[in-house]
Amino acid sequence: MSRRDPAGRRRAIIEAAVEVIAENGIDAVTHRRVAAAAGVPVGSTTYYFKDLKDLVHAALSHATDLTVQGLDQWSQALEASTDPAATLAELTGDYLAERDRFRTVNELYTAAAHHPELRPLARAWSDGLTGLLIPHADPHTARAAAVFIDGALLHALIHDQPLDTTTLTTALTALLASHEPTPARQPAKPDQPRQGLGQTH
Amino acid sequence: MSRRDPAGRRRAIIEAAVEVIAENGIDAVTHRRVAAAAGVPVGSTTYYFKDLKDLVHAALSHATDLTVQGLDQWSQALEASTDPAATLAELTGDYLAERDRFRTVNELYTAAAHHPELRPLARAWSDGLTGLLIPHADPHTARAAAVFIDGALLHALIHDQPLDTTTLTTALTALLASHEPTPARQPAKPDQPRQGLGQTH
Amino acid sequence: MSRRDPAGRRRAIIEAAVEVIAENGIDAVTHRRVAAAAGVPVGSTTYYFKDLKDLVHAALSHATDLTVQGLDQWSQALEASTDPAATLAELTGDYLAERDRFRTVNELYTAAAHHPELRPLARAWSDGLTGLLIPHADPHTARAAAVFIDGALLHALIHDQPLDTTTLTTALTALLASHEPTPARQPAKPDQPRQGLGQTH
Amino acid sequence: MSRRDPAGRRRAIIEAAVEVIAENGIDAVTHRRVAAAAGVPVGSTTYYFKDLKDLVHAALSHATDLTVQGLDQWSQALEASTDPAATLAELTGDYLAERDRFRTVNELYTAAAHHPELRPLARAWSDGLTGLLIPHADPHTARAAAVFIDGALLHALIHDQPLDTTTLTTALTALLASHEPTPARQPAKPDQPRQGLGQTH
DNA sequence: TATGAATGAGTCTTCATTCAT
DNA sequence: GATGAATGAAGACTCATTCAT
Repeated sequence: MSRRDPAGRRRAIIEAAVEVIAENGIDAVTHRRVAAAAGVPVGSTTYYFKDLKDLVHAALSHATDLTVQGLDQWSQALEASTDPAATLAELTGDYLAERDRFRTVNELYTAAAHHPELRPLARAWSDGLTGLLIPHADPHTARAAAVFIDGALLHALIHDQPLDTTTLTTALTALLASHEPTPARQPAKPDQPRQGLGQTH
Repeated sequence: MSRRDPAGRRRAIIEAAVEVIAENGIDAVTHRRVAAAAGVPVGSTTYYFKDLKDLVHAALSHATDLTVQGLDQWSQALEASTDPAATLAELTGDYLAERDRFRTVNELYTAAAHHPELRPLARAWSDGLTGLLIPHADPHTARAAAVFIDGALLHALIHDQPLDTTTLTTALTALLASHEPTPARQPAKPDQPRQGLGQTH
Repeated sequence: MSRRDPAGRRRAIIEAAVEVIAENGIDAVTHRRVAAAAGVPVGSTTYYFKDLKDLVHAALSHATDLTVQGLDQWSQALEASTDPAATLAELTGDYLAERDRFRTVNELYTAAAHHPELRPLARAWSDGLTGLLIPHADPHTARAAAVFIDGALLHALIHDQPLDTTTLTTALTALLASHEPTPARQPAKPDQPRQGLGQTH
Repeated sequence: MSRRDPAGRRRAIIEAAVEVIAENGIDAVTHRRVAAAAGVPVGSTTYYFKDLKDLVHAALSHATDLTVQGLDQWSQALEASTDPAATLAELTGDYLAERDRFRTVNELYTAAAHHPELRPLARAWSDGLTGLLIPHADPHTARAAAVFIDGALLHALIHDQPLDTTTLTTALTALLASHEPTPARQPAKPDQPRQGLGQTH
């Protein structure tokens, strides 16, 4: 991040932008604010990114990468777990404790609502999470669990306390236990197609 | 919205602001844009609202009112239903079909993340929904269902299609059927509705 | 041009812009420079013109109006003259003595080369002049004389002295005396079509 | 334009600058744009030219050289012609068909209006042309013809079509046939070519 | 009461130029 | 010799807000 270190400087700017997004929202991202946060002159932020849009995209992309990388650990933890639902609830609880992380994810979601070009990025988290659960549930169930976790994100956003572990565990247990339609109870539809994630594409 | 009708003019401005929020996000709200959308002179927007913040707050408040008022219908429908989970899924599906409505809710959520004074407003929807479900489930379960529905909102935001009714129904059924992991303490509500899957379509 | 005089203020800005164009060229027109020349704050120049392009267009349009209005006098003088060519030469000489005027015309020509939307404006002078001469010469001859006068403009631009009256008179006399094809010498083509100004459209 | 060829690289930059001038005007010349057009790194444009002004000057100078060199052919063609006016009209027509060429000349003219140091360059074309005609007409007449041709340049700039050959021929014939209003002083050149209209097409 | 006029602050962006490597 | 990095200056434009009328 010092002089003559292009890669480092670029990264410093991106990280500063991520910080601003988490703290103040995407629309608070200005060249000046990011430059100040990164400790570089304003000119640098326009030198490394052709556009403010470009800078924001890079920042969101970086944050998404980190978040999605974190899913590897979820995957391993679930693999090793004897009670996936409880483990998932725990992981979710940890995730919701990182305000900056999930705030950034939500900013991305909101921005994606108005800017379709951000949607693939926005889907990375929710689809990644869904995919992660596939080994432990059928696709629709996995999706439902991921949706619930995103709901918990919104909940944490507007309440001072995130959802408690108990509620998370109970809900996720119930969701993961569901299958649709329940084969045992409705043997008439024994092997329904499992064509992946539905609306995900 | 015509001259000589202060109240109507004020309302026209608020509604225009809600429109702008739904379509372009909270940060796209400017006096000029709202005035243009409402078909009133720019001066009006500063005359009726001391501040832009004030105007935005009024708009979000108005939108929240409408949304919360809609919950009455949910309440009645659930009351009359023999399969609350299925009914809830159906209501949710209808809600997710109104892009402007749920987009506005999400804008409010996101703004509330950075502006605590908006949180009470933001909680109106999720708390109202939770309260609504109390007659049909224990508080934690009700909360979990409301959380799931908010998750479905995020899902709809970034996918071209909202979650399908089947997934909604399955998930909500599972959630409502769940109960706190200490069932011994709540034997008083033994017969919550558990009528199976009851697909509506 | 004082406070609270919208029309006057707008005009002051336009006139300042014309001044800047004449003195420094179209590309020297900036909000700041014009504001300084007009003695108004920068904000005013953006308040009255949505765009810098808009401001430049207004300025060029204003200058063209003035110039074209001047053609009325040319018309009357030619009408009253017993020697149109000499009179035209004299008028041209006067015109070339007004540096600001013809410089502005030339700036318009040059800008029109890159910006087609300015061409109608640019043609106003040359077409107006051509039309003016129609009573005194056939259309092609009139056009040729107008073209010559524009050439004299360029000449004046890059020489310290404009073309002397003698050269102007001689040339314009020769041009106006020409007719094409000379009916007397080529009686075979006596009444060639006179469909207006040719490429002017 | 390849590495290890300083002279070629310098020329490539100059030619790219000429291109930019012809297409977008002198004020569109920036280091970045020229570098992009030339396919060289931005640094090169500052390495080979101390200044942007320097680069522009070099480009205009280069373009003027080419244009003036082209006058040799005009000279030869006129020498060989039995009808100089018609030949001149034809040459002018060809010249006006090269948009890039005459646009560049005009850019130079316009720039020269504001930057006296460019005037010698600007005069090269018009003076060269005048000199060229001296063998075929007295100096004032030659000047008048050159002036007319520059007028035709302006005409072409703002109309979609350049002046037609007929108009050019008629006008140039008339001009070259003219002589100072004091014919008594120049009986020495009694038999300038006056072969009539001699249309080339 | 209502509104068009007015403006200073703040933002994005482009760019000439300098300089370390 | 050559060039990518770096930055401060300058310009277009938007806007919230104030205010005269």
